[in-house]
Amino acid sequence: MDTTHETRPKGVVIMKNGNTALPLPACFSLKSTLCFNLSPSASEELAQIARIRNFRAGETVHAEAEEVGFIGNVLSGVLRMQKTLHDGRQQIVGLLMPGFSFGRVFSHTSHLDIESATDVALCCYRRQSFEALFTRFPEIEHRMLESMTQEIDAAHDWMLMLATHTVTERMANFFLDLRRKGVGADSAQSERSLIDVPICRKDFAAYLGTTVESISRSIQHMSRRRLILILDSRHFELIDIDGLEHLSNGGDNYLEGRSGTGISRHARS
Amino acid sequence: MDTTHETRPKGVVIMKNGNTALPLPACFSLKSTLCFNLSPSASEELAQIARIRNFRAGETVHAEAEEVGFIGNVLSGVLRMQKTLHDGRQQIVGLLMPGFSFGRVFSHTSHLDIESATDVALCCYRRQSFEALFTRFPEIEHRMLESMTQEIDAAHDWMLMLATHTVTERMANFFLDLRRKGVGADSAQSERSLIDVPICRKDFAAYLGTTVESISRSIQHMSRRRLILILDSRHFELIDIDGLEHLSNGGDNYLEGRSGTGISRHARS
DNA sequence: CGAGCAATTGAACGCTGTCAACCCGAGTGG
DNA sequence: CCACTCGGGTTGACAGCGTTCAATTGCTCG
Repeated sequence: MDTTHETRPKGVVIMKNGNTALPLPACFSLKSTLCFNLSPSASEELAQIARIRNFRAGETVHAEAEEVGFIGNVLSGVLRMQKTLHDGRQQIVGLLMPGFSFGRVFSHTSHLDIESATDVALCCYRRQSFEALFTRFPEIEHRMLESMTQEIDAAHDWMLMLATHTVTERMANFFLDLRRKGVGADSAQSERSLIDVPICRKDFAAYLGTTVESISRSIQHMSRRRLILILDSRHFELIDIDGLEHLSNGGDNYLEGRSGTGISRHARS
Repeated sequence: MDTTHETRPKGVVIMKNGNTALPLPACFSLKSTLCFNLSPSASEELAQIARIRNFRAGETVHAEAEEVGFIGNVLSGVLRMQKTLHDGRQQIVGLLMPGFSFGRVFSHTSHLDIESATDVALCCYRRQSFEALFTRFPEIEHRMLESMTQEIDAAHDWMLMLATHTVTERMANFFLDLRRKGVGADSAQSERSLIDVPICRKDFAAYLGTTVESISRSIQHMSRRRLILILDSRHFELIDIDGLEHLSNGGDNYLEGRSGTGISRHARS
């Protein structure tokens, strides 16, 4: 595990605990599931063991089958969780946006790679130190449970997309996801529905479970249908949110109305 | 929530706690992640709040978007976790075999249906009672974390299969899974690799993310290739485990050796 | 015996994976 | 400044897996 720039977090948020002010790392102000809005005492203890770690794009944050050494929160940038097949193919099983956390507790070796898709800043806790807080601060363990619950739900949702939707439909869903929780979603971008795909075409394809060629074609298709506007290869404007929503939900065939000619995969009355 | 046959569990396993013998429900003897091999005191408390519930095939154990009321362990039979689309299509995101548990803690409403695929016996704990034990018995909450970790890993694994493998490959993987942890896997069946698909073709298709027609064709295909023997529509004998293993791992094209002509989806050197 | 459901089989079409060529910008070096 | 290379991305042609539609079989049940 490479230690690229491990630093004590500089206090960003000042929180009143009785009459003492204690500095908290920036992740405590994100609506992260792990450390947002914990009790003052728990926040303080967590801040004690927090370390900021920076990675450049393309680095390995955690290798497959390696013992998980720490819990991490994404402060900025995007991580990709991926699995690699014997023949070298890679599948991305999840993207970690700012505010999301990763890592396993109780010495479980995870079977997935975590790599930085962009330059990334993380707020990390060593696993043992983190677990040690569970007994005194059950709320932290509860947060962990909630975080994992979210991860399970997200996995199930994406599983559904992979199994029942076409590439274009999955892409529509992904774009809408990016609009909601993507990098810079809380900036002025979201007003005009400008999205910034934080990954290259290869990763894009690995996430959607398809190929770069199909990605290209789907983008062109959505552009021709006036659903999106192509700014450049990584930036788009969503100009028909309803249409995209509709597309991501079930394709072209509604339950009632708008007799589309498109087909959705293995529909059966 | 229908209360079909809720009973106090009859003691099956007798455990020595000091000099008192306490009866535990049967699930405590399964290698379940939740209640197997807990400390005697924790086991005793858990047994206090355990209730056995029985469902017939096809009943709804937990409806989508409904507040989760209890934690459950599968004692016998099979549950299917499924999600339903607007147009009525269903996707099975997981099968719960004996020894596996389900349910959410901390008042999280799960977005999936849980229905019994066969007649089922469950060992259930009311959510509030279960959570109340966390403070006094952290080991129970830890088990919960481990169980959820397993669920996440399983979801990621299946996601990988859906995204990168053909229907036949997914089926090979599913058959091997059934051999390992399927119903009756610890009986004499496993010696001869007889497997018992506990779900109908429709569910089979919904699990593999395909159609009943493709299921049929894939089964016939595997039979012609001498990988399996068709006993009847739900019972098969795996006669070439290595071949199935190979098929489920990456399809017909190895990295080296055995120059197969088959193609696997979006392989790229 | 007919209705109804589960499952299989056949045929045709289409989404998409594969292969190949091309475009383009960045970096490099003469 | 230009030629070259290289990687990322796009476009086109083609084939194949798998969905869809349709027909058939076998079985259960009333």
